[in-house]
Order: sequence, then structure tokens, then C-alpha cells
Amino acid sequence: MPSPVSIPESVSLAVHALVRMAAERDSVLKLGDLMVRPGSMDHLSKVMQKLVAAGMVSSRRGRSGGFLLAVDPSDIRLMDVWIALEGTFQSAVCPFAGRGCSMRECVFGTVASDAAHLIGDYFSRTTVADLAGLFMGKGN
Amino acid sequence: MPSPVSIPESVSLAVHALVRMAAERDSVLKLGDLMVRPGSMDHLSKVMQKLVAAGMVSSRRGRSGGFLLAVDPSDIRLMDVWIALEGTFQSAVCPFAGRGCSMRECVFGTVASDAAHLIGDYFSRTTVADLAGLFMGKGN
DNA sequence: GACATTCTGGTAGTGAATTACTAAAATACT
DNA sequence: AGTATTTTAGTAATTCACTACCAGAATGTC
Repeated sequence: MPSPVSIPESVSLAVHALVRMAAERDSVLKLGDLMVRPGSMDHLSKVMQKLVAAGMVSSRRGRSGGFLLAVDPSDIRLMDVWIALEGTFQSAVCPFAGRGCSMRECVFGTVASDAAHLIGDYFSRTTVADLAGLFMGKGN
Repeated sequence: MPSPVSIPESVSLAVHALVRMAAERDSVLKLGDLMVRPGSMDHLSKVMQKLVAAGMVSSRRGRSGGFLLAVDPSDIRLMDVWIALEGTFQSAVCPFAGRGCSMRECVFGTVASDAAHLIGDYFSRTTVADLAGLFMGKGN
């Protein structure tokens, strides 16, 4: 992890897939269609199962099967996606707070926490529908 | 990783140790003194070795051995610490940029990147000496 | 010189996220 | 009915940061 800010791959896959589904709401998209990166299909498969379990997406098996948004994309906040996949969304704090950290304004109590709030607020405010407007097309 | 912002444990340990050393520049501090969290000493041991290798800290073995800042704390930027331990400091981007992401302003190209810059700028600007002023005391 | 202390360095174990593989269940087409 | 397609689900392999353990080297004390 060479960067202090990282969205888990699972969340990235989920958001990209959901945005794609929102942009093509009428069609049933299969895993292969939703795969943003070559080689990510196995992981995406697991991710989609969680989105189905969370009720955001419905799935159909078989020949012309695939995935479909189960609710309106403006009702899916990015925060919901994060929680569905990761369980919780925690803001960053000093890992030693209360257990030995002796700084009045610890780095991890200020900057890291500011950055986490920046992302947290955005994730709470933004829905899949908002992002779908930024979508450019099929991609391949 | 339930938070999108996380400073690696190794960097946290290093920063806390360096600040402590800056606050007590005259004394030689041993691993046990620098341990912020119970149980972190093994990891801290490896971390200190890297700080020594990076030339920020000098060490002495034996009975009254321990660690000592090798340079002025105002010459140690947090960014240097990060690089010494992690190798590189990368700003966050969409993991699929150029490999399938089809959003004009992808979440990971905007918000996550803003947050990473927030931290990156702070880490480039702040030195161990700056933080030493926030130090409250021995801690135990 | 013997001994306790402290860093050094290697190696192995653990847990979580990701990757990979496979058989099974559902569905559509012929 | 049979077959190809697609999701489902379980399990194993991989990777990486972190944890744990241990013998060895250096240094001060008696």
C-alpha cells in the first residue's frame, strides 16, 4: 500500500459495475460486461453476490441471464456500497489513541481524519445516479 | 481495512518514535521506551532498523544502548519517513484508469486523489520537529 | 572474564484481501 | 430431452503487512 488513501478493490469493482448498470438500465448485463479490468472477473463474481444479497441488484441465471439494478440508482449511496462490502465505514484515527499516543494533536487525529471525512462525506452524499451522468459509454 | 485512509502501522510506529526521540534529544531511548502500544515491540524493532539504515537514527547496542536521532528533527519530513519505510509515496488514482474505467471524472480520480494530496502535502510540509512541540510527556 | 542488557537479523506464523479453480444449479434455445 | 450459457457457492492458493520467536553480536557492569 504505497498510498495513504485506498479504496478496496471490491468497492471499486462494485461502484464501477453499478454505474455501468445505471447507465444501461434497460439491459441485463452479465459478468463479462461488467468486468472493468482483465482478470478481475473472479473477484467481481463474489462482489456481485454481495450486492445481490444487499438487495441493490437482482440476478438471473442461465442463457440470457445477468445482473440488473433492483432499486433506483439515486437510492444507492456510495456509502451503502462500502458498508455492504466491508461491513463498516470507519473514520481514521491514530491507531494508538488512548493506548500510548502522547501527542496533543496527533497526525492521525487531524490530517488523516480530515482526509477520511472528505471521503466519508462524499460517499454519503453521492449516489450511483450522480456518477452515471459521468459515464462515457461501453468502454469496449 | 474499514477506513479509506490508513497510515501503515510501520509509519505510525516510526513517527511516534521519532517524535519521542526529538522531545528527549539528550537521552538514549531503548526499544521499550519507544514502544507506543503494548505488543508492538517486535514490529518496532524492524522499523527502527530501517530508520537506522536510512540514516535518520543511530543506534548503540549493549547495556546502556538504544536509539538517538542522527540528524536534526527539523530535517526529517514525514514524507521521508514514509519513503524510508514504504519505498514510494503514491497518490491515489482509479485502479482501472486506462484499463477499462469509463468515467469522465472517476471517483478515484477526484475525491480519493484530493484526500491523498491533503495528506501528501501535509507529509511534505511537516517535520518531526513540528510534531515534537505537540508532545505531552513520557506517556508511562 | 563472566554476565546481563540491548540491538541485529533471520525465519516462521497469522490474518485479511485478492486470485484461481471447480462443480452445481438455473435458464433459454433447439 | 439435450445442450450451451450464466450465476452460485465452496474451497484452495497467493500476497502482503504484521506478529512472534530465537540465536547471535556488541557493549557496559561487576
